[in-house]
Amino acid sequence: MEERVISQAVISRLPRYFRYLGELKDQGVERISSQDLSKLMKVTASQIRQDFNNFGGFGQQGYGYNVEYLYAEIAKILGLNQSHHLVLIGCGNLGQALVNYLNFERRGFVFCGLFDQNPDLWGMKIRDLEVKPMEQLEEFVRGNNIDIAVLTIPKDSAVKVAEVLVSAGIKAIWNFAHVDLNVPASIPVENVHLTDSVLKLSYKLKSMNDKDA
Amino acid sequence: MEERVISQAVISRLPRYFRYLGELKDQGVERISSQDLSKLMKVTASQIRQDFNNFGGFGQQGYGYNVEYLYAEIAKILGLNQSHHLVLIGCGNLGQALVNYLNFERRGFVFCGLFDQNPDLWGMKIRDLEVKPMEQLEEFVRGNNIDIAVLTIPKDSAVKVAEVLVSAGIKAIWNFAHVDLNVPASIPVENVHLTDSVLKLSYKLKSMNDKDA
DNA sequence: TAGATTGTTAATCGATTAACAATC
DNA sequence: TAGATTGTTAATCGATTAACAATC
Repeated sequence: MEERVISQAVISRLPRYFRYLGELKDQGVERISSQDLSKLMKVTASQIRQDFNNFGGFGQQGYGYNVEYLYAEIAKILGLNQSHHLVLIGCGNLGQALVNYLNFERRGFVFCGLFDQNPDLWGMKIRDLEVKPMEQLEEFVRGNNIDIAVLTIPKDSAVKVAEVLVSAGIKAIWNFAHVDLNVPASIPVENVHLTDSVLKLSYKLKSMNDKDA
Repeated sequence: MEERVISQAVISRLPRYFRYLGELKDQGVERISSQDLSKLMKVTASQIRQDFNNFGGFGQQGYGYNVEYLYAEIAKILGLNQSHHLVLIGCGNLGQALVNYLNFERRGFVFCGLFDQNPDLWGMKIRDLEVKPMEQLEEFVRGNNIDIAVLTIPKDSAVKVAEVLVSAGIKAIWNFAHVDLNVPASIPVENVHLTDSVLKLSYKLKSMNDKDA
């Protein structure tokens, strides 16, 4: 309904709010003030209130926020009120790890098809799904209402595969390949660049050492 | 030498610069201007020059930047001129994927010890390293000059294990557990929260659909 | 009602972009 | 030298924090 554009910074904080509220809910906490949540999460209460108010007022003056309600609202904001169909492309160690990670399914992210280039893997089963040849990917995406493609293949093939996915009508890409994909702006891409992550850590480690010295 | 504090935003961009410069180097490109690099990377030339100048002047007026030199300088900034010793804690699918990913070793991130709670895995070999019981972790970290601990264990045990690591003198933590660790500010933590990542993607996917509707 | 705490506006802070003098 | 492009200062933009009136 609202056409407001939410900043990237806010979006990045949503999953963390969601996680903390889920934990509070599991602990049976009924309500929480922005101030208490701010202590817990180590961010300012001001930021919390600003963030939530991007999506409308979820709180009540003098009371705070109802944990269960706020949790449910954030779930809706994140699109978790509907399930998503995924395909995995690249069934190596990392790909298998993702398929076997049950928490995704718990949130409604369901793997429907697994694909690999390597004939040795064809027919192999990961959690009841058979690995299929890459040649069948395009048709599968077209025919099975797939939302998200998970790219866990080497960078050399990733760009080409992404193009295939786009032409097959994929709606979003979760990219673990260490390369920037070139897809239309209407198709969101979320990158997980593990190498970048460890390099950042290396930088921080080094600058800590420099301080000490 | 410089005591300047570099902003988080700049640090986050360094690995991406490093990746692009590496590719240019491999392609045999000798020099590049901030403008050409900006087109390639889809950021402003201004930002590129500002970013590099946080660390000193690497370019030359009228010429641009020497690719090989700049690449080497960024490697140094990232701390890649020295190798790092890692331990893996949690030898499930994801942990195995990381150990088997050869590019880390190529950059000097060397796994030296693998640990797991599960007795069934003890003695199992991943790339010539034997999985050891968790009980041996603390002593191993103390005795083997370990820099970075990689946490690929469920969130319930992660906080406690992190405390053990801290008392054993770990220098940095690469955390894949879906929980915020509580360690001293002097020990950098880099989080890879895959669930957060897929939720962000879900949000973007949803807001795309809203736009279309 | 009085106290608490939100929603929201205003102030501050920081990051990005623009502009241009310095200089290769 | 003239042209190109950096390094750096100034201007703009956006995000965070502070403050407080609204209100439960």
